[in-house]
Amino acid sequence: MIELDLAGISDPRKVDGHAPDEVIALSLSRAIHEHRLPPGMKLGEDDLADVYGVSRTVVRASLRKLAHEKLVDIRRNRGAFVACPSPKEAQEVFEARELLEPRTAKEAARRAGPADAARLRQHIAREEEATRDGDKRRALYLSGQLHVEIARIAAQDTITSFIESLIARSSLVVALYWRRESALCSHHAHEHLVRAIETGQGDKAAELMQSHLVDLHTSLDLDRPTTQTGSLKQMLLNP
Amino acid sequence: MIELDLAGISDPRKVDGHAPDEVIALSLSRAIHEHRLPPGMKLGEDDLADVYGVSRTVVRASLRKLAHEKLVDIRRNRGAFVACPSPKEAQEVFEARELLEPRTAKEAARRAGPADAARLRQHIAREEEATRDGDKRRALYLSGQLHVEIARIAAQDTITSFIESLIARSSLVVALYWRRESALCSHHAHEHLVRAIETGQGDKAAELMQSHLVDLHTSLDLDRPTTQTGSLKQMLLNP
DNA sequence: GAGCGCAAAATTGTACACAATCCGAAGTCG
DNA sequence: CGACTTCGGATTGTGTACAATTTTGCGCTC
Repeated sequence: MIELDLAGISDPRKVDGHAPDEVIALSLSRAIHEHRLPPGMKLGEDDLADVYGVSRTVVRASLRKLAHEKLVDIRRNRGAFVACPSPKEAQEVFEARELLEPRTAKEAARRAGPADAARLRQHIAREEEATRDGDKRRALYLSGQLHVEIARIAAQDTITSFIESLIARSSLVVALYWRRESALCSHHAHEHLVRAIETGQGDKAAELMQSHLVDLHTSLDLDRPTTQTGSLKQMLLNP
Repeated sequence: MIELDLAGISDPRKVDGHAPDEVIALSLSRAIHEHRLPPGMKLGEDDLADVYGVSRTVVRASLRKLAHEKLVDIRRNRGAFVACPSPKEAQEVFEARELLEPRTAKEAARRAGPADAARLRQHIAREEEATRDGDKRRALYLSGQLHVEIARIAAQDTITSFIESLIARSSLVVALYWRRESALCSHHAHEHLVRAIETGQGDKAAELMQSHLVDLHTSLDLDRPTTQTGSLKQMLLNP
Protein backbone atom coordinates (compact mmCIF):
# COMPACT_ATOMS: atom_id res chain seq x y z
CA MET A 1 0.00 0.00 0.00
CA ILE A 2 1.31 3.41 -0.95
CA GLU A 3 1.77 5.86 1.89
CA LEU A 4 -0.12 8.99 1.01
CA ASP A 5 -1.24 11.97 2.96
CA LEU A 6 -4.60 12.58 1.45
CA ALA A 7 -4.68 16.12 2.76
CA GLY A 8 -8.01 15.60 4.41
CA ILE A 9 -9.72 14.20 1.40
CA SER A 10 -11.96 11.51 2.75
CA ASP A 11 -14.19 10.95 -0.24
CA PRO A 12 -12.91 12.33 -3.53
CA ARG A 13 -16.35 11.83 -4.99
CA LYS A 14 -17.86 14.55 -2.90
CA VAL A 15 -15.74 17.63 -3.29
CA ASP A 16 -17.61 20.71 -4.28
CA GLY A 17 -17.68 21.42 -7.95
CA HIS A 18 -14.66 19.35 -8.79
CA ALA A 19 -14.73 16.03 -10.52
CA PRO A 20 -13.17 13.21 -8.50
CA ASP A 21 -10.43 12.61 -11.02
CA GLU A 22 -9.38 16.25 -10.70
CA VAL A 23 -9.27 15.97 -6.95
CA ILE A 24 -7.12 12.89 -7.14
CA ALA A 25 -4.85 14.40 -9.76
CA LEU A 26 -4.39 17.44 -7.55
CA SER A 27 -3.64 15.30 -4.54
CA LEU A 28 -1.03 13.33 -6.46
CA SER A 29 0.35 16.44 -8.04
CA ARG A 30 0.83 17.96 -4.64
CA ALA A 31 2.43 14.80 -3.31
CA ILE A 32 4.91 14.97 -6.17
CA HIS A 33 5.56 18.67 -5.53
CA GLU A 34 6.31 17.96 -1.92
CA HIS A 35 8.60 15.07 -2.77
CA ARG A 36 6.46 12.58 -0.94
CA LEU A 37 6.35 10.65 -4.19
CA PRO A 38 9.87 10.39 -5.60
CA PRO A 39 10.66 10.27 -9.32
CA GLY A 40 10.40 6.76 -10.68
CA MET A 41 7.85 5.66 -8.11
CA LYS A 42 5.36 3.22 -9.47
CA LEU A 43 1.78 4.40 -9.31
CA GLY A 44 -0.23 1.21 -9.49
CA GLU A 45 -3.82 1.69 -10.48
CA ASP A 46 -5.20 -0.75 -7.98
CA ASP A 47 -3.17 0.77 -5.17
CA LEU A 48 -4.41 4.26 -5.93
CA ALA A 49 -7.95 3.05 -6.36
CA ASP A 50 -7.75 1.56 -2.87
CA VAL A 51 -6.21 4.66 -1.36
CA TYR A 52 -8.80 7.02 -2.78
CA GLY A 53 -11.74 4.68 -2.59
CA VAL A 54 -12.72 4.93 -6.23
CA SER A 55 -12.55 2.57 -9.17
CA ARG A 56 -9.61 2.24 -11.47
CA THR A 57 -11.57 4.14 -14.11
CA VAL A 58 -11.27 7.35 -12.15
CA VAL A 59 -7.66 6.73 -11.18
CA ARG A 60 -6.76 6.18 -14.79
CA ALA A 61 -8.29 9.50 -15.75
CA SER A 62 -6.21 11.22 -13.08
CA LEU A 63 -3.02 9.53 -14.17
CA ARG A 64 -3.60 10.50 -17.77
CA LYS A 65 -4.10 14.08 -16.73
CA LEU A 66 -0.82 14.03 -14.86
CA ALA A 67 0.88 12.32 -17.76
CA HIS A 68 -0.19 15.15 -20.01
CA GLU A 69 1.39 17.55 -17.53
CA LYS A 70 4.53 15.42 -17.72
CA LEU A 71 4.50 14.74 -14.03
CA VAL A 72 3.79 11.10 -14.67
CA ASP A 73 5.13 8.77 -17.26
CA ILE A 74 2.71 6.19 -18.58
CA ARG A 75 4.32 3.27 -20.33
CA ARG A 76 1.94 1.21 -22.34
CA ASN A 77 0.99 -2.02 -20.61
CA ARG A 78 3.51 -1.26 -17.88
CA GLY A 79 1.79 1.37 -15.82
CA ALA A 80 2.32 4.85 -14.51
CA PHE A 81 5.43 6.16 -12.78
CA VAL A 82 6.36 9.47 -11.33
CA ALA A 83 8.33 11.08 -14.14
CA CYS A 84 12.12 11.15 -14.19
CA PRO A 85 12.98 14.15 -16.32
CA SER A 86 16.20 13.64 -18.25
CA PRO A 87 19.00 16.15 -17.88
CA LYS A 88 18.06 17.58 -21.25
CA GLU A 89 14.46 17.95 -20.19
CA ALA A 90 15.52 19.53 -16.92
CA GLN A 91 17.65 21.99 -18.80
CA GLU A 92 14.78 22.84 -21.10
CA VAL A 93 12.35 23.35 -18.28
CA PHE A 94 14.57 25.96 -16.74
CA GLU A 95 15.34 27.60 -20.06
CA ALA A 96 11.64 27.90 -20.69
CA ARG A 97 11.11 29.37 -17.26
CA GLU A 98 13.85 31.89 -17.89
CA LEU A 99 12.10 32.87 -21.05
CA LEU A 100 8.61 33.20 -19.62
CA GLU A 101 8.86 34.19 -16.01
CA PRO A 102 10.87 37.42 -16.12
CA ARG A 103 8.46 38.92 -18.57
CA THR A 104 5.56 37.70 -16.50
CA ALA A 105 7.05 39.22 -13.36
CA LYS A 106 7.32 42.51 -15.15
CA GLU A 107 3.69 42.39 -16.16
CA ALA A 108 2.73 41.37 -12.62
CA ALA A 109 4.53 44.44 -11.28
CA ARG A 110 2.54 46.57 -13.67
CA ARG A 111 -0.79 45.13 -12.62
CA ALA A 112 -0.34 44.29 -8.97
CA GLY A 113 -2.82 45.98 -6.63
CA PRO A 114 -2.84 46.06 -2.85
CA ALA A 115 -4.78 42.80 -2.65
CA ASP A 116 -2.20 41.07 -4.81
CA ALA A 117 0.65 42.42 -2.74
CA ALA A 118 -1.09 41.22 0.39
CA ARG A 119 -1.45 37.74 -0.99
CA LEU A 120 2.19 37.59 -1.98
CA ARG A 121 3.20 38.79 1.47
CA GLN A 122 1.03 36.17 3.08
CA HIS A 123 2.60 33.57 0.84
CA ILE A 124 6.07 34.56 1.90
CA ALA A 125 5.03 34.50 5.53
CA ARG A 126 3.76 30.96 5.19
CA GLU A 127 6.94 30.01 3.42
CA GLU A 128 9.03 31.36 6.27
CA GLU A 129 6.81 29.66 8.79
CA ALA A 130 7.26 26.32 7.08
CA THR A 131 11.01 26.81 6.99
CA ARG A 132 11.02 27.78 10.66
CA ASP A 133 9.07 24.63 11.50
CA GLY A 134 11.57 22.58 9.56
CA ASP A 135 8.79 21.47 7.19
CA LYS A 136 10.98 21.31 4.12
CA ARG A 137 8.34 19.70 1.98
CA ARG A 138 5.81 22.37 2.59
CA ALA A 139 8.42 25.06 2.11
CA LEU A 140 9.39 23.56 -1.20
CA TYR A 141 5.80 23.45 -2.35
CA LEU A 142 5.09 27.00 -1.27
CA SER A 143 8.24 28.30 -2.89
CA GLY A 144 7.01 26.98 -6.22
CA GLN A 145 3.54 28.29 -5.63
CA LEU A 146 4.84 31.81 -5.15
CA HIS A 147 5.95 31.79 -8.74
CA VAL A 148 2.51 30.64 -9.75
CA GLU A 149 0.89 33.43 -7.75
CA ILE A 150 3.09 35.98 -9.47
CA ALA A 151 2.11 34.59 -12.84
CA ARG A 152 -1.55 34.79 -11.84
CA ILE A 153 -1.24 38.46 -11.08
CA ALA A 154 -0.05 39.02 -14.62
CA ALA A 155 -3.48 37.71 -15.62
CA GLN A 156 -2.30 35.95 -18.72
CA ASP A 157 -3.99 32.64 -18.23
CA THR A 158 -2.37 30.94 -21.17
CA ILE A 159 1.17 31.73 -20.16
CA THR A 160 0.32 31.18 -16.53
CA SER A 161 -0.74 27.64 -17.26
CA PHE A 162 2.56 27.05 -19.04
CA ILE A 163 4.39 28.36 -16.03
CA GLU A 164 2.36 26.22 -13.66
CA SER A 165 3.30 23.21 -15.66
CA LEU A 166 6.96 24.17 -15.71
CA ILE A 167 7.04 24.75 -11.98
CA ALA A 168 5.49 21.40 -11.29
CA ARG A 169 8.15 19.79 -13.42
CA SER A 170 10.83 21.84 -11.73
CA SER A 171 9.98 20.12 -8.53
CA LEU A 172 10.88 16.81 -10.15
CA VAL A 173 14.07 18.31 -11.47
CA VAL A 174 14.95 19.48 -7.99
CA ALA A 175 14.25 16.04 -6.61
CA LEU A 176 16.65 14.52 -9.11
CA TYR A 177 19.40 17.04 -9.63
CA TRP A 178 19.52 19.37 -6.66
CA ARG A 179 23.00 19.85 -5.26
CA ARG A 180 22.84 19.69 -1.51
CA GLU A 181 25.89 21.76 -0.87
CA SER A 182 24.56 24.76 -2.72
CA ALA A 183 22.71 27.60 -1.13
CA LEU A 184 19.36 26.91 0.43
CA CYS A 185 16.17 28.00 -1.22
CA SER A 186 16.75 31.69 -1.46
CA HIS A 187 14.08 33.29 0.64
CA HIS A 188 15.73 36.61 0.24
CA ALA A 189 15.32 36.35 -3.50
CA HIS A 190 11.60 35.91 -3.08
CA GLU A 191 11.52 38.74 -0.61
CA HIS A 192 13.22 41.16 -2.99
CA LEU A 193 11.17 39.98 -5.91
CA VAL A 194 7.90 40.56 -4.12
CA ARG A 195 9.06 43.98 -3.00
CA ALA A 196 9.80 44.97 -6.59
CA ILE A 197 6.42 43.72 -7.69
CA GLU A 198 4.42 45.46 -5.02
CA THR A 199 6.18 48.74 -5.68
CA GLY A 200 5.52 48.45 -9.39
CA GLN A 201 9.15 48.22 -10.44
CA GLY A 202 8.63 46.04 -13.47
CA ASP A 203 12.10 46.03 -14.90
CA LYS A 204 13.66 45.32 -11.57
CA ALA A 205 11.19 42.51 -10.96
CA ALA A 206 12.09 40.97 -14.30
CA GLU A 207 15.76 41.24 -13.51
CA LEU A 208 15.37 39.71 -10.08
CA MET A 209 13.27 36.90 -11.45
CA GLN A 210 15.86 36.21 -14.11
CA SER A 211 18.73 36.04 -11.67
CA HIS A 212 16.69 34.02 -9.21
CA LEU A 213 16.03 31.44 -11.91
CA VAL A 214 19.64 31.41 -13.00
CA ASP A 215 20.58 30.83 -9.38
CA LEU A 216 18.28 27.87 -9.19
CA HIS A 217 19.40 26.58 -12.53
CA THR A 218 23.09 26.74 -11.71
CA SER A 219 22.61 25.02 -8.39
CA LEU A 220 21.58 21.88 -10.25
CA ASP A 221 24.01 19.18 -11.15
CA LEU A 222 22.52 17.78 -14.31
CA ASP A 223 25.19 15.12 -14.66
CA ARG A 224 24.47 13.21 -11.50
CA PRO A 225 21.03 12.50 -10.19
CA THR A 226 21.28 12.97 -6.45
CA THR A 227 18.18 11.24 -5.26
CA GLN A 228 17.62 7.65 -6.05
CA THR A 229 14.79 7.20 -8.45
CA GLY A 230 12.42 5.56 -6.06
CA SER A 231 12.12 2.31 -7.90
CA LEU A 232 14.09 -0.33 -6.10
CA LYS A 233 15.09 -1.77 -9.38
CA GLN A 234 16.42 1.43 -10.82
CA MET A 235 18.26 2.16 -7.61
CA LEU A 236 20.11 -1.10 -7.93
CA LEU A 237 20.74 -0.82 -11.64
CA ASN A 238 22.46 2.57 -11.31
CA PRO A 239 25.64 1.94 -9.34
CA MET B 1 -23.89 10.49 -37.24
CA ILE B 2 -21.01 12.87 -37.45
CA GLU B 3 -19.39 13.27 -40.83
CA LEU B 4 -15.72 12.62 -40.43
CA ASP B 5 -12.92 11.93 -42.77
CA LEU B 6 -11.01 9.34 -40.88
CA ALA B 7 -7.93 9.93 -42.97
CA GLY B 8 -7.62 6.29 -43.82
CA ILE B 9 -7.88 5.03 -40.30
CA SER B 10 -9.91 1.90 -40.54
CA ASP B 11 -9.23 0.40 -37.16
CA PRO B 12 -7.75 2.72 -34.57
CA ARG B 13 -6.92 -0.26 -32.43
CA LYS B 14 -4.26 -1.44 -34.81
CA VAL B 15 -1.96 1.45 -35.54
CA ASP B 16 1.68 0.78 -34.99
CA GLY B 17 3.02 1.78 -31.66
CA HIS B 18 0.28 4.26 -30.90
CA ALA B 19 -2.51 3.70 -28.44
CA PRO B 20 -5.96 3.91 -29.99
CA ASP B 21 -6.95 6.90 -27.92
CA GLU B 22 -3.94 8.77 -29.28
CA VAL B 23 -4.89 7.90 -32.82
CA ILE B 24 -8.41 9.13 -32.27
CA ALA B 25 -7.26 12.29 -30.54
CA LEU B 26 -4.96 12.97 -33.46
CA SER B 27 -7.72 12.40 -35.95
CA LEU B 28 -10.04 14.75 -34.10
CA SER B 29 -7.29 17.26 -33.59
CA ARG B 30 -6.62 17.29 -37.29
CA ALA B 31 -10.31 17.64 -38.07
CA ILE B 32 -10.40 20.67 -35.82
CA HIS B 33 -7.27 22.09 -37.43
CA GLU B 34 -8.82 21.76 -40.83
CA HIS B 35 -12.07 23.33 -39.75
CA ARG B 36 -14.06 20.25 -40.51
CA LEU B 37 -15.27 20.39 -36.92
CA PRO B 38 -16.35 23.94 -36.12
CA PRO B 39 -16.03 25.53 -32.69
CA GLY B 40 -18.98 24.68 -30.50
CA MET B 41 -19.68 21.38 -32.23
CA LYS B 42 -20.95 18.74 -29.89
CA LEU B 43 -18.77 15.67 -29.71
CA GLY B 44 -21.06 12.97 -28.41
CA GLU B 45 -19.30 9.99 -26.95
CA ASP B 46 -21.58 7.42 -28.52
CA ASP B 47 -21.31 9.07 -31.92
CA LEU B 48 -17.55 9.04 -31.82
CA ALA B 49 -17.47 5.50 -30.50
CA ASP B 50 -19.55 4.47 -33.52
CA VAL B 51 -17.39 6.39 -35.96
CA TYR B 52 -14.12 4.96 -34.74
CA GLY B 53 -15.40 1.53 -33.86
CA VAL B 54 -14.24 1.54 -30.26
CA SER B 55 -15.96 1.76 -26.93
CA ARG B 56 -16.77 4.97 -25.12
CA THR B 57 -13.90 4.27 -22.75
CA VAL B 58 -11.37 4.96 -25.45
CA VAL B 59 -13.26 7.91 -26.85
CA ARG B 60 -13.42 9.48 -23.41
CA ALA B 61 -9.67 9.18 -23.04
CA SER B 62 -9.21 10.95 -26.37
CA LEU B 63 -11.59 13.73 -25.47
CA ARG B 64 -9.88 14.32 -22.17
CA LYS B 65 -6.56 14.56 -23.94
CA LEU B 66 -7.96 17.16 -26.29
CA ALA B 67 -9.57 18.97 -23.39
CA HIS B 68 -6.20 19.26 -21.75
CA GLU B 69 -4.89 20.80 -24.95
CA LYS B 70 -7.84 23.22 -24.82
CA LEU B 71 -9.11 22.09 -28.17
CA VAL B 72 -12.18 20.62 -26.57
CA ASP B 73 -14.30 21.86 -23.76
CA ILE B 74 -15.74 19.22 -21.46
CA ARG B 75 -18.66 20.32 -19.36
CA ARG B 76 -19.50 18.00 -16.54
CA ASN B 77 -22.51 15.84 -17.27
CA ARG B 78 -23.08 17.75 -20.50
CA GLY B 79 -20.46 16.41 -22.79
CA ALA B 80 -17.58 17.53 -24.95
CA PHE B 81 -17.64 20.37 -27.46
CA VAL B 82 -15.08 21.78 -29.81
CA ALA B 83 -13.69 24.72 -27.86
CA CYS B 84 -14.78 28.30 -28.51
CA PRO B 85 -11.87 30.42 -27.35
CA SER B 86 -13.00 33.75 -25.96
CA PRO B 87 -11.60 36.95 -27.42
CA LYS B 88 -9.36 37.24 -24.38
CA GLU B 89 -8.10 33.73 -24.84
CA ALA B 90 -7.52 34.36 -28.53
CA GLN B 91 -5.55 37.46 -27.70
CA GLU B 92 -3.46 35.55 -25.18
CA VAL B 93 -2.72 32.74 -27.57
CA PHE B 94 -1.25 35.13 -30.06
CA GLU B 95 0.63 37.08 -27.42
CA ALA B 96 2.17 33.85 -26.23
CA ARG B 97 3.12 32.94 -29.77
CA GLU B 98 4.72 36.31 -30.27
CA LEU B 99 6.74 35.69 -27.16
CA LEU B 100 7.87 32.17 -27.99
CA GLU B 101 8.09 31.81 -31.72
CA PRO B 102 10.50 34.55 -32.74
CA ARG B 103 13.09 33.29 -30.34
CA THR B 104 12.48 29.76 -31.52
CA ALA B 105 12.86 30.79 -35.14
CA LYS B 106 16.19 32.36 -34.28
CA GLU B 107 17.37 29.18 -32.65
CA ALA B 108 16.08 27.17 -35.61
CA ALA B 109 18.15 29.33 -37.95
CA ARG B 110 21.19 28.63 -35.81
CA ARG B 111 20.68 24.88 -35.89
CA ALA B 112 19.12 24.20 -39.26
CA GLY B 113 21.03 21.78 -41.44
CA PRO B 114 20.46 20.85 -45.08
CA ALA B 115 17.96 18.14 -44.15
CA ASP B 116 15.93 20.61 -42.13
CA ALA B 117 15.94 23.13 -44.94
CA ALA B 118 14.79 20.45 -47.34
CA ARG B 119 11.91 19.53 -45.09
CA LEU B 120 10.82 23.12 -44.76
CA ARG B 121 11.01 23.55 -48.53
CA GLN B 122 8.94 20.46 -49.06
CA HIS B 123 6.44 21.77 -46.58
CA ILE B 124 6.10 25.02 -48.43
CA ALA B 125 5.71 23.17 -51.70
CA ARG B 126 2.86 21.14 -50.27
CA GLU B 127 1.30 24.29 -48.93
CA GLU B 128 1.43 25.90 -52.34
CA GLU B 129 0.07 22.80 -53.95
CA ALA B 130 -2.88 22.76 -51.59
CA THR B 131 -3.55 26.41 -52.28
CA ARG B 132 -3.33 25.82 -56.01
CA ASP B 133 -5.80 22.99 -55.73
CA GLY B 134 -8.14 25.21 -53.79
CA ASP B 135 -7.91 22.90 -50.81
CA LYS B 136 -8.18 25.61 -48.20
CA ARG B 137 -8.50 23.21 -45.33
CA ARG B 138 -5.33 21.42 -46.11
CA ALA B 139 -3.54 24.68 -46.75
CA LEU B 140 -4.64 25.97 -43.41
CA TYR B 141 -3.44 22.86 -41.66
CA LEU B 142 -0.09 22.88 -43.42
CA SER B 143 0.43 26.54 -42.73
CA GLY B 144 0.17 25.84 -39.02
CA GLN B 145 2.38 22.81 -39.28
CA LEU B 146 5.17 24.82 -40.82
CA HIS B 147 5.45 26.72 -37.58
CA VAL B 148 5.61 23.43 -35.74
CA GLU B 149 8.35 22.19 -38.03
CA ILE B 150 10.36 25.32 -37.39
CA ALA B 151 9.97 24.85 -33.67
CA ARG B 152 11.10 21.25 -34.00
CA ILE B 153 14.32 22.31 -35.67
CA ALA B 154 15.10 24.42 -32.65
CA ALA B 155 15.11 21.11 -30.77
CA GLN B 156 13.66 22.49 -27.59
CA ASP B 157 10.99 19.92 -26.95
CA THR B 158 9.42 21.68 -24.04
CA ILE B 159 8.89 24.96 -25.82
CA THR B 160 7.99 23.15 -29.01
CA SER B 161 5.14 21.41 -27.27
CA PHE B 162 3.88 24.75 -26.01
CA ILE B 163 4.01 26.09 -29.53
CA GLU B 164 2.23 23.06 -30.91
CA SER B 165 -0.53 23.61 -28.44
CA LEU B 166 -0.77 27.30 -29.28
CA ILE B 167 -0.90 26.63 -32.98
CA ALA B 168 -3.69 24.15 -32.57
CA ARG B 169 -5.63 26.70 -30.62
CA SER B 170 -4.83 29.34 -33.20
CA SER B 171 -6.75 27.32 -35.69
CA LEU B 172 -9.84 27.68 -33.51
CA VAL B 173 -9.17 31.37 -33.18
CA VAL B 174 -8.97 31.67 -36.94
CA ALA B 175 -12.21 29.78 -37.29
CA LEU B 176 -13.92 32.21 -34.98
CA TYR B 177 -12.34 35.57 -35.59
CA TRP B 178 -10.72 35.60 -38.99
CA ARG B 179 -11.61 38.62 -41.05
CA ARG B 180 -12.32 37.55 -44.58
CA GLU B 181 -11.45 40.80 -46.21
CA SER B 182 -7.91 40.79 -44.90
CA ALA B 183 -4.94 39.43 -46.73
CA LEU B 184 -4.81 35.75 -47.47
CA CYS B 185 -2.53 33.46 -45.59
CA SER B 186 0.76 35.05 -46.38
CA HIS B 187 2.71 32.49 -48.31
CA HIS B 188 5.37 35.00 -49.01
CA ALA B 189 5.90 35.44 -45.31
CA HIS B 190 6.54 31.74 -44.97
CA GLU B 191 8.79 31.83 -47.98
CA HIS B 192 10.95 34.62 -46.61
CA LEU B 193 10.98 33.07 -43.18
CA VAL B 194 12.22 29.76 -44.44
CA ARG B 195 14.86 31.46 -46.52
CA ALA B 196 16.18 33.29 -43.49
CA ILE B 197 16.26 30.06 -41.53
CA GLU B 198 18.04 28.01 -44.15
CA THR B 199 20.67 30.69 -44.61
CA GLY B 200 21.24 30.87 -40.88
CA GLN B 201 20.10 34.46 -40.47
CA GLY B 202 18.77 34.10 -36.95
CA ASP B 203 17.93 37.69 -36.20
CA LYS B 204 16.20 38.17 -39.50
CA ALA B 205 14.23 34.98 -38.96
CA ALA B 206 13.11 36.19 -35.54
CA GLU B 207 12.08 39.52 -37.01
CA LEU B 208 10.18 37.93 -39.86
CA MET B 209 8.44 35.56 -37.50
CA GLN B 210 7.46 38.41 -35.25
CA SER B 211 6.00 40.48 -38.05
CA HIS B 212 4.29 37.45 -39.55
CA LEU B 213 2.57 36.79 -36.24
CA VAL B 214 1.62 40.41 -35.82
CA ASP B 215 0.14 40.28 -39.31
CA LEU B 216 -1.96 37.30 -38.40
CA HIS B 217 -2.92 38.80 -35.07
CA THR B 218 -4.06 42.08 -36.55
CA SER B 219 -6.10 40.40 -39.22
CA LEU B 220 -8.37 39.02 -36.53
CA ASP B 221 -11.48 40.80 -35.44
CA LEU B 222 -11.78 39.80 -31.84
CA ASP B 223 -15.03 41.64 -31.34
CA ARG B 224 -17.15 39.72 -33.77
CA PRO B 225 -16.94 36.02 -34.28
CA THR B 226 -17.20 35.49 -38.00
CA THR B 227 -17.98 31.85 -38.22
CA GLN B 228 -21.05 30.49 -36.61
CA THR B 229 -20.19 28.38 -33.66
CA GLY B 230 -21.71 25.18 -34.91
CA SER B 231 -24.16 24.95 -32.09
CA LEU B 232 -27.50 26.20 -33.24
CA LYS B 233 -28.13 27.61 -29.83
CA GLN B 234 -25.00 29.71 -29.79
CA MET B 235 -25.58 30.84 -33.34
CA LEU B 236 -28.90 32.29 -32.38
CA LEU B 237 -27.71 33.76 -29.12
CA ASN B 238 -25.01 35.82 -30.82
CA PRO B 239 -26.81 38.19 -33.17
C1' DG C 1 -51.77 30.47 -25.42
C1' DA C 2 -47.90 30.98 -22.10
C1' DG C 3 -45.68 29.11 -18.12
C1' DC C 4 -44.80 25.63 -14.81
C1' DG C 5 -43.89 20.81 -13.33
C1' DC C 6 -43.18 16.23 -13.88
C1' DA C 7 -41.80 12.13 -16.30
C1' DA C 8 -39.30 9.78 -20.06
C1' DA C 9 -35.38 9.66 -23.04
C1' DA C 10 -30.84 10.51 -23.87
C1' DT C 11 -26.21 11.30 -22.33
C1' DT C 12 -22.49 11.25 -19.25
C1' DG C 13 -20.07 9.22 -14.94
C1' DT C 14 -18.55 5.14 -12.50
C1' DA C 15 -17.82 0.44 -11.41
C1' DC C 16 -16.76 -3.96 -12.67
C1' DA C 17 -15.57 -8.01 -15.57
C1' DC C 18 -12.92 -9.94 -18.95
C1' DA C 19 -9.08 -9.81 -22.46
C1' DA C 20 -4.39 -8.68 -23.56
C1' DT C 21 0.11 -7.95 -22.16
C1' DC C 22 4.07 -7.96 -19.38
C1' DC C 23 7.19 -9.53 -15.65
C1' DG C 24 9.39 -13.06 -13.04
C1' DA C 25 10.43 -17.60 -11.55
C1' DA C 26 11.12 -21.90 -12.41
C1' DG C 27 12.74 -25.50 -15.45
C1' DT C 28 15.36 -27.24 -19.44
C1' DC C 29 18.92 -27.64 -22.62
C1' DG C 30 23.44 -26.71 -24.53
C1' DC D 1 27.15 -22.89 -15.12
C1' DG D 2 24.75 -19.79 -18.10
C1' DA D 3 21.25 -18.72 -21.48
C1' DC D 4 16.89 -19.68 -23.37
C1' DT D 5 11.97 -21.16 -22.92
C1' DT D 6 7.74 -21.59 -20.74
C1' DC D 7 4.26 -21.01 -17.56
C1' DG D 8 1.84 -18.49 -13.73
C1' DG D 9 0.73 -14.30 -11.44
C1' DA D 10 0.08 -9.65 -11.63
C1' DT D 11 -1.12 -5.44 -14.02
C1' DT D 12 -2.97 -2.75 -17.55
C1' DG D 13 -6.37 -2.11 -21.69
C1' DT D 14 -11.10 -2.33 -23.26
C1' DG D 15 -15.93 -3.29 -23.37
C1' DT D 16 -20.22 -3.22 -21.10
C1' DA D 17 -23.75 -2.62 -17.50
C1' DC D 18 -25.67 0.32 -14.35
C1' DA D 19 -26.18 4.85 -11.72
C1' DA D 20 -26.50 9.81 -11.86
C1' DT D 21 -27.54 13.83 -14.24
C1' DT D 22 -29.26 16.60 -17.77
C1' DT D 23 -32.31 17.46 -21.49
C1' DT D 24 -36.56 16.98 -23.77
C1' DG D 25 -41.33 16.56 -24.37
C1' DC D 26 -45.86 16.32 -22.72
C1' DG D 27 -49.73 17.69 -20.06
C1' DC D 28 -51.63 20.56 -16.80
C1' DT D 29 -52.95 24.85 -14.89
C1' DC D 30 -53.86 29.63 -15.00
